Amino acid sequence: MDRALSARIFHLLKKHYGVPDPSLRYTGLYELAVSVVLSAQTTDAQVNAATPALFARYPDFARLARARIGDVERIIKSTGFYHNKARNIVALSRAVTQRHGGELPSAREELTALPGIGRKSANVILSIGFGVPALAVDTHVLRIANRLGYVESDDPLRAEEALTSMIPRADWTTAHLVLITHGRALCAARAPRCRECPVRTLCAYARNNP
DNA sequence: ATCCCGAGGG
DNA sequence: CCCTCTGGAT
Repeated sequence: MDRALSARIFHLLKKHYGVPDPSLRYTGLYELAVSVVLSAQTTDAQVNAATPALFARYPDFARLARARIGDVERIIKSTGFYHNKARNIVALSRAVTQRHGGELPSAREELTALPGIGRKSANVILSIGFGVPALAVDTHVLRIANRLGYVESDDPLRAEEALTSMIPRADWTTAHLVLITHGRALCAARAPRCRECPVRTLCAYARNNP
């Protein structure tokens, strides 16, 4: 992969998809942070279905910090991994209220130190929440980075390094959103629709899938 | 490397 | 039925 090819790919993808809005429904950093933790290994639709009840009952970090785990579990059950996620978002809320005075921190090291937030979630919060350039690599981005030839690795950090070295910093957030959208619309894990793909002529994977 | 763990699609 | 979904902690 070289920068010229990378630029052509993203030009075509942006022309096809536009600049997508984040698909998680949230208002403010509290809801974004909680939604991102809940989004692990589940679809945004599942998260968006559960969060209205959650945020109605616990409207901020301070309220969620005092929640009973069992109550939270019942509300978020449909998102999967609900024992872990319930514990994480309550512990996260306690950490933000106690350690950070109720304000979500904007440094990656402070974010990843919070319960339930690893590098991918921190990058989503940085880029979408704070407007800080970051390229979050989730399952879609990792798969597409491999198919397009940015990397040959199952390590998300490798993919992040490859993508950020090829894509201008100002486009990292857009690249993340475009690749997510592409992964859902056409470049699916199971039955990718290479026929209809705007970058099929630039993709080795598409060429091998007639 | 392994566990967590529900729901939708093919 | 098996695979996949905006991963993280141990």
